[in-house]
Amino acid sequence: MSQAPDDGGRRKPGRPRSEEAREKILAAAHAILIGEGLGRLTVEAVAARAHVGKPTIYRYWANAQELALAAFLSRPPQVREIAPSRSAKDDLADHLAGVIAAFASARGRQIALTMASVDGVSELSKAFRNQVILKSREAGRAILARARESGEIGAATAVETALDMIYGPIFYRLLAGHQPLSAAFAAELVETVFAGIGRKEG
Amino acid sequence: MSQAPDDGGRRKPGRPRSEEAREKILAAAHAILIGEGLGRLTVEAVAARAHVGKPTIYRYWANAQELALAAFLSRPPQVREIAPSRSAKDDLADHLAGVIAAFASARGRQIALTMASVDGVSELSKAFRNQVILKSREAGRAILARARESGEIGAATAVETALDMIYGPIFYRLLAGHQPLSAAFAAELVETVFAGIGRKEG
Amino acid sequence: MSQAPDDGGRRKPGRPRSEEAREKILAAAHAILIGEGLGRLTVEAVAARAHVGKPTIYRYWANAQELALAAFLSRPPQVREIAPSRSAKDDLADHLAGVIAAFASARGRQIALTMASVDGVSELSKAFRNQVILKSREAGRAILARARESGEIGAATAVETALDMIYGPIFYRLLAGHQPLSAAFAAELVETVFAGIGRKEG
Amino acid sequence: MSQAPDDGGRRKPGRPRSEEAREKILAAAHAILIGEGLGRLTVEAVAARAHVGKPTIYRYWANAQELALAAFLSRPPQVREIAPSRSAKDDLADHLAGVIAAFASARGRQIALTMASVDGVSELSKAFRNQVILKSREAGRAILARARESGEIGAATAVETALDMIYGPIFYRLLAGHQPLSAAFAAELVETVFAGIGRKEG
DNA sequence: TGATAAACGAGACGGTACGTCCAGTCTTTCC
DNA sequence: GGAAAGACTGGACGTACCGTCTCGTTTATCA
Repeated sequence: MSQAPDDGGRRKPGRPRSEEAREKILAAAHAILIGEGLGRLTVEAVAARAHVGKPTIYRYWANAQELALAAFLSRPPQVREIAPSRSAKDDLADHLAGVIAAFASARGRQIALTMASVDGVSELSKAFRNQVILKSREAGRAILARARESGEIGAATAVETALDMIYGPIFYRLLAGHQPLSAAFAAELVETVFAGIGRKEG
Repeated sequence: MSQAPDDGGRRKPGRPRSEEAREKILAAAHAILIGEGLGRLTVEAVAARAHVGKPTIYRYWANAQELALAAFLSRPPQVREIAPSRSAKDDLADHLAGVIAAFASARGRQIALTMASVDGVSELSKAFRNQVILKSREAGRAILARARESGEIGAATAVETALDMIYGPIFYRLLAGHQPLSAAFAAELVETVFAGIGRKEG
Repeated sequence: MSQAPDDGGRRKPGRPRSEEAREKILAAAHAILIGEGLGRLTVEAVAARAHVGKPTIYRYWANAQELALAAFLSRPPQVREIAPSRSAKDDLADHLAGVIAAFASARGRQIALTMASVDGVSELSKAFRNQVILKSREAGRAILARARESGEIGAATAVETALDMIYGPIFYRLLAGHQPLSAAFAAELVETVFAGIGRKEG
Repeated sequence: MSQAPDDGGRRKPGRPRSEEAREKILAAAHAILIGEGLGRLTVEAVAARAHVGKPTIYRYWANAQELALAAFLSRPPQVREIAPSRSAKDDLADHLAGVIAAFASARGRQIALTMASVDGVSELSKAFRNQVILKSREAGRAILARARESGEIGAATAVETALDMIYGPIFYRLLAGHQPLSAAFAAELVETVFAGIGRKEG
């Protein structure tokens, strides 16, 4: 963190923490999360896999839960960028297809499970939420903002609610599993969100 | 279960299972789930709290996970009934306010967490999903069906997607916690779902 | 202990403790004590060697120290019996040669070390002292008693002090190591104890 | 050690070792030994208490065991000097009372325990034995030598065995704890050692 | 008077063992 | 003869120290 002694900054005494060890730990934790799931992410297993002592792990994180957050945080899901083009509706559909591709996987389920089991008060859990869960939501917000400027969506639209209507269903399907989470769902969702379900008066 | 051997059926030999023990176990499990969370629901703790041996628990459920499902299943969240009246939009808003009231609590978070951590293949997990998670979704489906009949919503509406747009945001907010899950959200959500966010052409 | 339900005694419910496990643990502990020493007697190592869970060990003994006591207690050093004959002096010399043979070994040193590190207040440590360390002292006391009856030693002799003068030097040499602890020492010691070092008048 | 480079000897370059640090370490180690016992003498604890880095300790001693030896060696038990007078028997009794006073304490027990746990091959452990354990033995040897000259003890007396008979019982009682280690024991012991226990022929 | 070299404090490192909690299984007695 | 109770093996927990290492700092000498 404060590794750079920028000028007047006083370095702490003692041997500095090994960035290499930290990275090995996160890599091992991530590999276990993907390969075996959150339930198998034990500090012991990570220590063995990373060739690191257990106290080194506890020096950074208080328990396996925090380590999971940090592991996902260090390797956030990569939602592919979209080229802003044509209409906001198309852009949003493209974007959501990317989100679904990123989350509809073993890793996605583990992330969702981790999200659910987090209490949400610590700094780390807030960072996890903002960087891992809600990152794409901000991308969606940008698209909506552009759409409002171009007049594609109504000026009075409740943006927060709209965003929940867009991203909520994806996690809902991911977790409840009552319906498949396919790429086609992205287009269908965007369509319905834009059109609404109420009868239009002519 | 097969406790009543009325119809000429031969009673099984040996000591019959104690229904009282089963109920004590579920009560203890539920109390722990509400009071301490899914993470603290250990078979050991339940056995101690219910004054029951561990094997008695394992006789009914294979692990703590299943026990959690059963505990919630035995005490499903009570979403208050609504009196069908006025418009489908109002009915839906009323209903969603009830759903939010039922889930926006420690118990609701535990249920959501349980949902996330369930794999979804066993009978019990399916029952949990259908009875605990998706029960209210069916109520919503009924309201939408009535609305379609009355012409309140378009005939071409994709109902499944619409339902996801209605219930998804609730769980999304519950788990991600980026926005409060208040009663007001119910009305706002219904409004936006019905209206859509796209600009209406005059 | 109260394993035998002698008639009206009510046995405790549940699975009784396994005497086999207890014996395996003691055997493993003893083997480690002899082979590697008190310092290597870790609960972990014993559990692994005995194919027993750590909690099973802790159910019987509070720590490795107690386990060491119990291990030695279960296999007390075998001082060879002597055939009471000829004179008390010869009997005592024979007996001491046996004591030296039993203690002048890796095992003897471990016992002495264990004796030193014991605090001496617990029941177990008292039993260890009485059964392992002071057992042979009682044999010596019997020999002296016979000698007094036969008139071989003075009636006014302070027996406790005499016993300390007989056994003390053995442990002294064993621990301090300033002089070898050979069989010859037994005879020499007895001789000097009987004769005393003061100039005889008359 | 080789701090004084008088005779043309070339001083080593670099910062010389701090005698103050060495002393702080020994003081801290000794305090822990007396206050908490050998088992709590960890390098970590000593470093913390002495406000010294762990490597500074390891620069002088290889492990906590050696440090314990050095700590006792630097503060050897003070057996009070006796004024040679009257008879050797009285002198010896006086001397032994001093030995008992010095060893019958928490510190004495820790020294005895340390003696027992030492293997006895290293230079340091030999020094410990000679300076801490056997120092008083030499005082006893001097008294016996004087007694032999004055004719107070027999010329044929086996001095080594006699010394073991004198000091052995003290450590024996200290470690085994079967009898109190009081000042009175000194006189009784000397009396019996001189007189012997065998019946004197008239 | 600097440069150089070793010892200093601090503390992180890879490890081992601790003593505890809990998972599931097994073995006994009770109903 | 199955239910109930509790001991069983085993694995992970989070902590205390081990003995080693790498820092930045201090203190001496040698050039």
